[in-house]
Amino acid sequence: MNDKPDVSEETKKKIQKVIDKLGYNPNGIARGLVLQKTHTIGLIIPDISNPFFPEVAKGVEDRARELNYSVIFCNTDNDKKREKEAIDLMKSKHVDGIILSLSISNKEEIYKLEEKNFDVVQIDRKIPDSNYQAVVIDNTLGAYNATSHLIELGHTDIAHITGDLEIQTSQDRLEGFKRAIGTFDLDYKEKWIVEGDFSKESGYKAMKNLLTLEDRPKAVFIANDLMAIGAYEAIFEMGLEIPQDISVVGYDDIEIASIIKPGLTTMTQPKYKLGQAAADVLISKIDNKRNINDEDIILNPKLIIRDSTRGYEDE
Amino acid sequence: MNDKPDVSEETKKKIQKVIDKLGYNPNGIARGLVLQKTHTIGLIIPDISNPFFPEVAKGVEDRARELNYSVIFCNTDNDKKREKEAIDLMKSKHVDGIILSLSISNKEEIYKLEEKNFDVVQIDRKIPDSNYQAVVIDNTLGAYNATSHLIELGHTDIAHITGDLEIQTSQDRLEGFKRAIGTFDLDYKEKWIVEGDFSKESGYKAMKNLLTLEDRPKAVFIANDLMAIGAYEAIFEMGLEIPQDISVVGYDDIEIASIIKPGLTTMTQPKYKLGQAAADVLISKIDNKRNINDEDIILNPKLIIRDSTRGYEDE
DNA sequence: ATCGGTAACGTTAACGGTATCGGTATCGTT
DNA sequence: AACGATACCGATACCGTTAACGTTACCGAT
Repeated sequence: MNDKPDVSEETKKKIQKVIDKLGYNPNGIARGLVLQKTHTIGLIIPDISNPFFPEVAKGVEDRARELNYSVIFCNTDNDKKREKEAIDLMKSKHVDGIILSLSISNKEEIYKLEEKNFDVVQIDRKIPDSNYQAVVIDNTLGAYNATSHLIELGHTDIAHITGDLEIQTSQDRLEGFKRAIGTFDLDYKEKWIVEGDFSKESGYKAMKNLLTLEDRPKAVFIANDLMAIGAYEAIFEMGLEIPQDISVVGYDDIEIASIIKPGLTTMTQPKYKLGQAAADVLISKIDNKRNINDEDIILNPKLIIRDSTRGYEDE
Repeated sequence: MNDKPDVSEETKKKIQKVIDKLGYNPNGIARGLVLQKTHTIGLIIPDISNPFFPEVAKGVEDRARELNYSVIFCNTDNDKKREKEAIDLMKSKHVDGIILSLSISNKEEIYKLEEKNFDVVQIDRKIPDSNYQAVVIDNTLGAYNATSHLIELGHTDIAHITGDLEIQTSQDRLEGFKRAIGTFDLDYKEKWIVEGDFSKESGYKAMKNLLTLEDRPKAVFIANDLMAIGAYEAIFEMGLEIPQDISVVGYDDIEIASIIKPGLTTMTQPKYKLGQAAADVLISKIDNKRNINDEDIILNPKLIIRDSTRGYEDE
């Protein structure tokens, strides 16, 4: 008997004794079958070896465990077929809900889930027009704040190295950059926006590019830290110094950012919290079907100021 | 009917049609109940946010999926209680087998599993005296090879910065270092072995320590890359150059190792392969109860030569 | 026409729990 | 002594699937 009100404390103890003696483990499968509830959630993410996701997964698992759920996980490598397979797997395993990060091109799967009335929370990426609640980090705001930091230091000549513009994240960060430039009424120079692809090499090239302009920028916001590392090399190679000659802000706060010299000012993302929040939302949806609040949850990245930024006027 | 021999192709097709039409998903739970088989394996690791494990997890998941298994995962944070809980969870979920990385102090749990005849493979760490097969990376060999690399370059004055010696890994790497020194009949100086704790700061301190000796070493093997980064700082601070004045070999091949200047020579660990091998071994054990080969699988780390090492005689 | 073999069909019993219901024993209350 | 409340006990149905078995239908070969 599972905590029913009409069982006395005494017999509970007696029963517990017998349980211990026989080493009885309840069979979760049989339970799941009759209760139509597995106390399991699915976690479908693109790639656990991408440094963004382990923390997220940890947040999900920790919170799920606290709430008495376990998690079964799948990598999809952004492959549409594998995404579908992962979802089918979750269906056949009868998980109680799914935390999902789908590639944008795979809307159908989300629609199918909606039809079946599956409990789903989207994480990190939200498929436009889907009705499922999403838990995301505000890339636009992050980029806005990163850029504002440079502006507040007195900079006016600010460049931006973007990520691969096919990817929504890059678009959002570009948008945030533009918005900050606009808000503060600064000069907007198209040639100071250079596209990279998130790789270190592309950061190097883009920076080289910027530094060979006759009117070169005095500050740069770079869409991720890896490109910023590449940019560092380009800057040093030209005999320039950070932050004396040029201020640099990155994005992601990867491990190297605090190790490299000078320490890289960057935006850190609340990855663990993202996972926690997603688990929270999903499980409260499962346990308590009325959706108290089905608005998207938007977490804010945080600026980490290190030594790669400095005011333009400072000495 | 699941691929039984006495069903004709024709009816199979007919059935498939009906399946598609009704959108039927077989209920894995009911199946698991009657077949006593869940096609699920458990993955219990200390911490997915430790950069070592995501690749391992990916290897496990990829291979498991290829072999038609899914994986349910738990972090334990090296906490004995959570390890026990994770194992109980796996039992109640009736997974077909477990890939396990336990803290050394938690032997009992392994013994309990052995009693119950559970299918288990240990990964990364092997509990001494346990009968379960393990899939591990040979730390002693790695350290031996790292040190040999320095010796083969002509170095004779070689120091070692260890990790936290409470941890088996550190002991193994120290052992490999000593063995290499012994094999090549070099001078063995106790004071050239300094204990760190795997942190960057401890690497810095230990290196400072070594560099202030009157007979300072010309090469150093450091038990992990993070400490090596700290050591770099100490070396630069003393006005010395790598590798001209001192050669450095690290261990782990973290991302920074290839980014830092000069590129750090280090040992890389076959993490993905480790996960794959563990899944392979476990699932073949499950599917085919006769243990064809129940010896431990020992994978070899690989030396990555970059720019932080050079021969002693080289100009 | 008869026979044997093969494939499809239908039924039933498990798998290991939970929920529900009726029955019974025990207690305190009036 | 009769009553109600409370706690325990036992029986039974059910969750969705597979295995096993018996039956029936159909086909080609003798």
